[in-house]
Amino acid sequence: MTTPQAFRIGALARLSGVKIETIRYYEREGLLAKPGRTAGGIRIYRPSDAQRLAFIRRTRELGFPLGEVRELLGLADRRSRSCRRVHAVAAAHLTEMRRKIEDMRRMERILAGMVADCAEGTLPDCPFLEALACVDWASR
Amino acid sequence: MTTPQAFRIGALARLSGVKIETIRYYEREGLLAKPGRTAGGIRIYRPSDAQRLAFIRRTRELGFPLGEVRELLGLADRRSRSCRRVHAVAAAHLTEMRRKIEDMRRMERILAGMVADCAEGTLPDCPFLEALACVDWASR
DNA sequence: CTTGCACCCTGTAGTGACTACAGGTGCAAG
DNA sequence: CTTGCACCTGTAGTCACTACAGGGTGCAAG
Repeated sequence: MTTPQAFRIGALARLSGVKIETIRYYEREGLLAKPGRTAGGIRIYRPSDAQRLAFIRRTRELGFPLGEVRELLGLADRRSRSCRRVHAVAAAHLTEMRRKIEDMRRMERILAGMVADCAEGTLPDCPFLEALACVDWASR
Repeated sequence: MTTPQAFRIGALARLSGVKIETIRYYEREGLLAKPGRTAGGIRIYRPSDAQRLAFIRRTRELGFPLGEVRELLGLADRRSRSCRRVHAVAAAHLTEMRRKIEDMRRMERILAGMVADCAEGTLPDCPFLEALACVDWASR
């Protein structure tokens, strides 16, 4: 099974796992070059477009916002000799991601405790609602 | 220092740690009752509004979307005898949150490895960009 | 009384990253 | 030649705010 040399947006979507609407959105946003068109106006993509889209998808999956995806694409295009800038962007994102994970884990611990207190049932004053109404949030 | 019996939106914002615009947004969305007004149209809040807003804030901080905040507020208002529904909503949210944490931790591990490979510097082909272009993502 | 200032009002638009139509056209198979 | 899927553009909706613009209110000092 080989990839054809030219294909339409539906095939690109299947190939890349990115939805058609999202591909068109990336084009509007300038992340993907405007592809060629048939006489009738249908977009025609080449393997290089699929590669670029895969890069975008993987970068997004790592949680980079589109602005940073754009920057990383630019750095990749420019084949800049060093990866100093790439490293900086990635390291900052990693730090940010770790911060978010810690935030979520903190929330998760609090929530888990509250769910455990709320014994699935017929208690007269739901401890979960009580906690939301009264918890001492200074001691997070 | 006691809380006054009536105060304006700025004081409520300071008291609750919720921004003025957000308070007005919650009112538009029906999470907060429409407060009384002065002759000139200025919103006047009472301590019970501050309590309700604190409930909303804490519920939001636990990551519940506004729709679920609305539902929990309703359950708290109705003082429904059992907390079965509360437990169901909260447990579902906890499961969802744990899923998100796992997703983020997976991303974080991959990203950390890539950042480590990209040795801060002057490598000719940045391994980070290479990974984005080529990584075998089946083996996530 | 007037001025000044902080505070408040409404309404609208922008954010990020899509997603979901509505209403139309292209193209290939039978 | 018709059927029917794939594709097109453009707009609006999502979530939970946030940021104005362009005014009005209320209170104290001068």
